[in-house]
This record gives sequence, structure tokens and C-alpha cells, in this order.
Amino acid sequence: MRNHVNHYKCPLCDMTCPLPSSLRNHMRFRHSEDRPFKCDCCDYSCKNLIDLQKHLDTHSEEPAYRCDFENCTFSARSLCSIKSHYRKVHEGDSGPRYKCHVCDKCFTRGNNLTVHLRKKHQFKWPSGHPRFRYKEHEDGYMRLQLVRYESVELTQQLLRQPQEGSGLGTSLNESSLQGIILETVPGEPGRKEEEEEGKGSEGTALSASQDNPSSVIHVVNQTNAQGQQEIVYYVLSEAPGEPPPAPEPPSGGIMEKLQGIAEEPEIQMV
DNA sequence: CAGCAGGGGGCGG
DNA sequence: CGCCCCCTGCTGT
Repeated sequence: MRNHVNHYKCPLCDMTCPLPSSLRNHMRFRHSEDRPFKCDCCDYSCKNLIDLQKHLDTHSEEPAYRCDFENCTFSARSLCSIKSHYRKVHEGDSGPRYKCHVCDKCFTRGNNLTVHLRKKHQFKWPSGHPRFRYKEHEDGYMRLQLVRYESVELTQQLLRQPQEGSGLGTSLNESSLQGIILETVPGEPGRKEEEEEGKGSEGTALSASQDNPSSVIHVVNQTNAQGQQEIVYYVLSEAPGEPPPAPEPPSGGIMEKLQGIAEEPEIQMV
């Protein structure tokens, strides 16, 4: 199994990703100001067609979206509104849907949980990842999505410096680890035990479990700029196991310059 | 691998 | 809550 590390690194931030197309996408949304999709009715513009279409819906006074429930006359201008209406009105589900994986506290909105995770549990995301993302579990609660792609440098750095200063009370506790382990997706069966290419030790890495060889989780305790202890988690995801793709030819625009740099594989894999 | 459809999350009202 | 920005999974090529 090739314990994957992403081959393409954004030259402008720490983000790495497995495919050129992912990187292009990242560039478009995070590092380009181009907004090729413009609204005819107002000065709105955006970076992809889908968003323009959604925006156009907000212009039309027409129903746009209508509730499917029988005899329900509710209508809205966004799909999102319809869905939340349906849950609330026709399914009576108005309870909090975001749950902290560490202490089980519930929140009605994702950003409330984000604040909670940062303040109460000192969670932090690595640079290049601007926010937490949440994923729906089988019990219907949204919990922190822990699978992230991390850069080679971060990985190596983590392997090199096992947690120091873990003497403080803020060192990892079991609940946070459990929360993380719970998140790992059952991987393909068969393959086991990743080998870091030439990098040896797994150091402080926690193998999710032997049944779940699909991810290795690094959790480090560190001191931030403000001198506070904080927990940072990193997850290495396993690539499907194909060789690195060949670089593509450039194709024009601002993206082109970026691409030239960006598409150089960050490391040569076996 | 690219394009599209849909959804998650932020943020201001 | 409404609108916007971005991400991702799916599906066709």
C-alpha cells in the first residue's frame, strides 16, 4: 500500500492534493480573483456556473423551489431553504444536529460547533485548511470530519518531532482520540501496515486500527504564538495506489503561470 | 480526468 | 435565515 502523500502542492499555500484537477480547482477558488460567470441582472459574478445558476434563482420572483409535501404551499428561492423547511415542518426535526465528538455537546449550527472546538478543546486546523468541515454520521449527527490531506513537509516535520512538552494537562486524552478513530472510514480490506518511504518510524502516529489501515492520525500538542497549548491533528490519507500522473501542459490565463509551478510533483514516489 | 449537481459552511442581516 | 463561496462525490468521456 502506498501510504500516500499528495503529489501536488499549491505554491501559494500549504495545501496539497492528489490530482492536478484538484489543484486547479483549488487555485481557482482560493487564489484567483477571476469571476468569469456574470449575472445579467445585477453586478453579481462568481467563479463557477453552478453558483451563477443559484444566484439567478434568487432573482426570479417565480416559485423557483416548491415543497413536495402534499398540500404544502411552501416555496423558496433556494434548495437549501426547502430542505430545511421540510426537515423542520414535515419531519419535526428541529433539534441540534451538530455534535462535538469530544464532549458530545450539541449545537444547532456548524459554526457554533467550530467555535466550541477551538475554544474548549483547542482544536486547530493546519494552514491551508481554512475551516472545519463536518460530516453526517449514521446517528444523524454532524461531527467533525477529520480526514485531511496534508503536505509532505508537515508530515515529515511531525514524524521528526514527536510531541514534546506533553507534560502539561492539555496532553491528549482518550476521548479526543476516540473521536478521531471513530471518524476513520473503513478502508479497503486486505492491505495493511503502511510503510513510510525511507522515513521510518511512525513516531507518535496512531494507526487508526488494524482493521482500518486507511489512515494514520497524528495528533500533536504544541505551543502557539500566544504561548498557549493547542492540539493540532493531521491525518494522512491513503491514495488509491496509482502512480503519480504526468504533468499537464499549461492552458492559459492566470492559472497557467500558477500551474506551471504547481504541477510539479512535490516528491517523486517510487 | 473533467464537468456537473448538490451540499456544507461562513457570514451578515 | 438568506445569500454566497467553496468543496466533493458522482458520472460520463
